[in-house]
Amino acid sequence: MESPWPENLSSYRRTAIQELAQGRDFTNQLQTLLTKPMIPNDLESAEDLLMKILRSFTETISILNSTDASDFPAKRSACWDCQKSEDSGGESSKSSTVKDRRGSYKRRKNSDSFTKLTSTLIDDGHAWRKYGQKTILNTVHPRNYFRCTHKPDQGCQATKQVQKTEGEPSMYKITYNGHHTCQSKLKAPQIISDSGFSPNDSSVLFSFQSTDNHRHENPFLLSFPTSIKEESTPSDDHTAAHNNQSSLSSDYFPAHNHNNQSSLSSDYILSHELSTFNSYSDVISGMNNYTASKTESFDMEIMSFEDVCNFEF
DNA sequence: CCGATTTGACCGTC
DNA sequence: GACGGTCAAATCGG
Repeated sequence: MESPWPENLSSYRRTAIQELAQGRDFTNQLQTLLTKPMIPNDLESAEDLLMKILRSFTETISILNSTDASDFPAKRSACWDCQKSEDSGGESSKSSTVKDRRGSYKRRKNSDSFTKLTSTLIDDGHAWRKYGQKTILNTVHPRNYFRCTHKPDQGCQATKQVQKTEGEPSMYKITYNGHHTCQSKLKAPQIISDSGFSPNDSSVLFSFQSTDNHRHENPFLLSFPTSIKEESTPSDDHTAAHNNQSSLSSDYFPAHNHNNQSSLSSDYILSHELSTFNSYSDVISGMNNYTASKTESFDMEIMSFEDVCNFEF
């Protein structure tokens, strides 16, 4: 619908702006750090800042994805109990045995999701709880289903699916759905490795997806400087690690109805700015080998932050 | 004892 | 009817 934005939209965007402003500050700090000779402690600080920046991207994009797709929390059932009552209570004709509630769900056709292909399992600080495992047709490894630990107490709707890919044994396809609305205390994102410190191996492939009618993936590659943490490493068929990661946007253009093609919508411009961040992601994450030219690119990234922060929402 | 995981059942979507 | 996402009882484990 072309109806005006809901009343609470502005607060969502305000949150997005705050996230971006925070990311800009972190980037400034990182730039300062990188423009002077580094001491060992600086590397830790830089990695910490990097993770904060990446988290800023992730949260912002998640927020904007959910709003731009005109798929507001109320609609995407921010209230889990509401959804349940809708689903099962709406047509209460069926017998009300406990068993009847099992499996009653709605597929998230309208929720935005993104897929990440990674060789390492990364803990982003969010607490995940496994709620299912399923053998998928024509795949060797089962798919594992996780939801946010805070779903019962805070109604957080974030879920993810983890599936080990065939062929390369160390690649995992992780699909995220929804974004965290919980107030969980975040740990620093950490890469989980079962093979020790190997910065160059930890390549991560992201692709964002709007699951309306268009299904397109826009992958880009980035490699992480790493701080390795050992955590319940998944066995072959049990990718049950609490893993996740801050992520950056690719072109994320919500595939909702674009009726006005004549002028660039604010959403389009904003999306473009966000996609611009992608081109800097490798610069950020490649800071282990940072060079003067790379620190120059930080200026551009900060400019991009400025553009979005000053954007008229 | 309590929270997390496992796993078969259930059911919406294709 | 097959597939895949979710539920929830049973089980595990700290």
